[in-house]
Amino acid sequence: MPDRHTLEETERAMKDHVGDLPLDFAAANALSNLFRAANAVRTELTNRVLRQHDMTWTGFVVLWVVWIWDGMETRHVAESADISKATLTGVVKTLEGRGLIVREGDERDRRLVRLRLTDEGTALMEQIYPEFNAVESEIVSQLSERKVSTFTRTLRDVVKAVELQTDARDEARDEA
Amino acid sequence: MPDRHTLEETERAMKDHVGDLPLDFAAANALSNLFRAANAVRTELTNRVLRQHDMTWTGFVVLWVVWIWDGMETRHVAESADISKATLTGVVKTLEGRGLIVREGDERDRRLVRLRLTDEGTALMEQIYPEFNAVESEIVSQLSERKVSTFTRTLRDVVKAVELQTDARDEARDEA
DNA sequence: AGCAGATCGTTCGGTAACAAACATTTTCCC
DNA sequence: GGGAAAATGTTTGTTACCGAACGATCTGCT
Repeated sequence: MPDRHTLEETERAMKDHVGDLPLDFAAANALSNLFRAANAVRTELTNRVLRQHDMTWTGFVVLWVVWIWDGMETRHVAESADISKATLTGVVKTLEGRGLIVREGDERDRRLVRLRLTDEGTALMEQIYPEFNAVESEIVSQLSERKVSTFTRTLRDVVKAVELQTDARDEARDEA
Repeated sequence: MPDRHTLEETERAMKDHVGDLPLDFAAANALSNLFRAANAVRTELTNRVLRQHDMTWTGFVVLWVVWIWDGMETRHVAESADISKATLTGVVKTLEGRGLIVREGDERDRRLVRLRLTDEGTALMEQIYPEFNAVESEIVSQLSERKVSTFTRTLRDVVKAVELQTDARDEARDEA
């Protein structure tokens, strides 16, 4: 077992293990690269930008969402940040402890909690986000403009493809 | 602040917050879709395949790597699974507790720890992986074959773009 | 031979992540 | 108007996740 493995070696090794079953290597390869790319970008942005401000990835994303949409309700923030509401509760607690965000009850519907940035939180985002976007830009600049738009469109197609499956499953469940 | 926001609304809201600074919206949009897609796929595979076997995403990935490359050293497993070695230690502990994997010292170099699947672990992978790959295949099948290969190539380009930055940074550090 | 430096996996401390169960509040429907 | 059902955010319990510091081991150099 060598240190690094080529795609071909991996495919052969896989075939040895699954036997005769037909596998979709192209799909496996595409999605494994999807995760690899997402991880690489996330790590790079964390190390290069967020770390200096002692900020985690999720903390930053939540802060960003609330920065853009001031006073947003928590369930929408969770959805926008692509995390569960349970996770959001914890993250907000951390950010609140650092004086970057505040929770605010809604008068009309007392189940709701709205989030706002403090002045400190706003100042932080005004400083961090341009840095963050500059690194995003640097990374993407390695691709041609044309490739970027195709890439973005395909990524959206992937999200849609998953939603299609999820919806079909939900409907099937509702039958029962 | 409406419930859902179009891309245009978000861009306008961002401009209101960053003022005159020039932002790279295309880059921000591409990368935000990258994370969205990765999350969606990961959640779908977890819910549809792994959950039934009481298996976490990372646990599965580690198991998969060790299944394919039997006896691999932990640092290489961590690298292949795209997690830190500290995380791997914890995950292996969990998998070991469930009797799916074993740790094995290396005779020659006693710092090393090699990982192997138990019979139970192997049996589990032989069952899960085909299911896993079938769902991967379903998701990707929404895209044309041509799109998939372009997509895969671009994802690799993104990984390379990040590595380029990382390497440049490392070299700059070595100067000092 | 012997010791400075590198390498390897683990531990530690702190944060993130989610499902499920929960209390509170609102809505729906008769 | 009143009770069932739905919606909202929090708590609980478990696992994942990483950087930094650590002890053990190996390598290279002289």
